[in-house]
Amino acid sequence: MIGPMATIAVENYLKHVLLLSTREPELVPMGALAAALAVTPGTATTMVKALAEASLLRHLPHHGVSLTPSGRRLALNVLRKHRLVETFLVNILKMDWSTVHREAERLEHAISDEVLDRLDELLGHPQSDPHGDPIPSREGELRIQIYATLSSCVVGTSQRIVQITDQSENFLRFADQHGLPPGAVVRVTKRDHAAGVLTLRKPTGRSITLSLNAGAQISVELAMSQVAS
Amino acid sequence: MIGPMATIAVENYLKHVLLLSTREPELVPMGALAAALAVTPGTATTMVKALAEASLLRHLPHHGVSLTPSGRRLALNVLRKHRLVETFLVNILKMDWSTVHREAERLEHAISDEVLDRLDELLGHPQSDPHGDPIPSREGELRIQIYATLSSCVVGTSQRIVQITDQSENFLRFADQHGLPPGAVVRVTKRDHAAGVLTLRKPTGRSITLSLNAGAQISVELAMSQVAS
DNA sequence: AGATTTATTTTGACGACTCAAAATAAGTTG
DNA sequence: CAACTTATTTTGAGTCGTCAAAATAAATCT
Repeated sequence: MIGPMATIAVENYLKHVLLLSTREPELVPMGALAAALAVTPGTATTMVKALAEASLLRHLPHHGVSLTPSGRRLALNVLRKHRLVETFLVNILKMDWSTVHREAERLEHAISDEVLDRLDELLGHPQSDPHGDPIPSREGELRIQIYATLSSCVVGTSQRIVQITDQSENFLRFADQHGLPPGAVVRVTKRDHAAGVLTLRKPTGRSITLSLNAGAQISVELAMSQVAS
Repeated sequence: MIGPMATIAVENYLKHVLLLSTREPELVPMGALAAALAVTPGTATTMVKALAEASLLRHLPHHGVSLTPSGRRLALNVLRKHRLVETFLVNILKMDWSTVHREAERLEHAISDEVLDRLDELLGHPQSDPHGDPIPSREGELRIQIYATLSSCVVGTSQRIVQITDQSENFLRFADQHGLPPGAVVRVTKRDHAAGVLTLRKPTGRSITLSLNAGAQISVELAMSQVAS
């Protein structure tokens, strides 16, 4: 019931299953998948059954889905396209890193593997995209690291932002406007769990206060050497 | 029956009507359109009626179709995307100019106007694509020139290739392998209408013989100054 | 003009993807 | 554990773009 060549919808289903199963171990619940795809639950069920039929997904009815090896291979290829395209749009076309997601969402289904390779070369085989997300290798390896976040890291130490987890247009614009792209170095100066806020200071001396929830969306690692924002 | 945002199919129909109506004056016949889109005549009729309903096309039943102003605007935008993408693939990604058509066929529907503008800038606002076809301007102007061809130009004079009309994979590869891309300078040394062949000589001294039919697919203009191939 | 060929349109059907709403299973709570 | 809430699956229907084949109009040719 599903042909040999992947349609845009198929690629999107697989990509989102991959995305949702990186953190949560295995079994992506239907609800989460449907929400990620902006589709009603019933639609997701129908589609998932077809994808399971085509051995791209495993479907445990009433419990969730996981990728088969071939599904995973396909999903990683799409994700690689997405992230390399994003990198291209920011690095070469100088587009705003907070707008770029939507563009890549369409382009990831239109570029061939050949173009993908050349793009990768042109960009110098980057390891991560402008949001700090790792780019799957040509061979389908995706190094996932568990990072601390602004809400969980040690107070007082210099931290380098490596990843913005919430990639909604709004949040990315917020991060952009406050000078918090991946690569920026900050220090959490105060964290108040009762009030639910934390304060951080940039090397420039500027202070920013944000909620713990927001802070949890920004991954960091210990900054060994200072790097200008 | 057709929404406000153009689907891939809609864009393709309009683009091909535009392409087919540049040479032939007005009224594109259904058969030609269906063939260009690799679709059965019945399908083309159905789709054309919907596009006429949406005021993107004018449909004179049993006679043919032509673009309305808004249809033309849309078609030109798609064509601009197609040709700028082709230029990008050849000039920046260094892809083979004879392979690039197929890639652009998918990308033209995936890139936004914003990306289009940046691409145009990156490429230095080129006037024509790697095959020599003119790139419509941002404002929707498409300068069409009538060129002589290798089959019709004056024998003995230096001519610069400006355009390959037949863009099938095969013919482009042929042109490529014989060193006949747009820009190359050649001289027709002999033309034999009885035998249906012509002979041309490159500045390097190399001679090539091809059919008059093939020659009619290669547009040329008088070469004022010699340019290395 | 009448008959035949050729181009176009209709008709009925299908595949991929989607929704809304009813049915059902799983999980939770008193 | 029985009642209730929440998540998932079914069912019936719709859209978009397509095809094959029958019906019809236009063009061509004696």
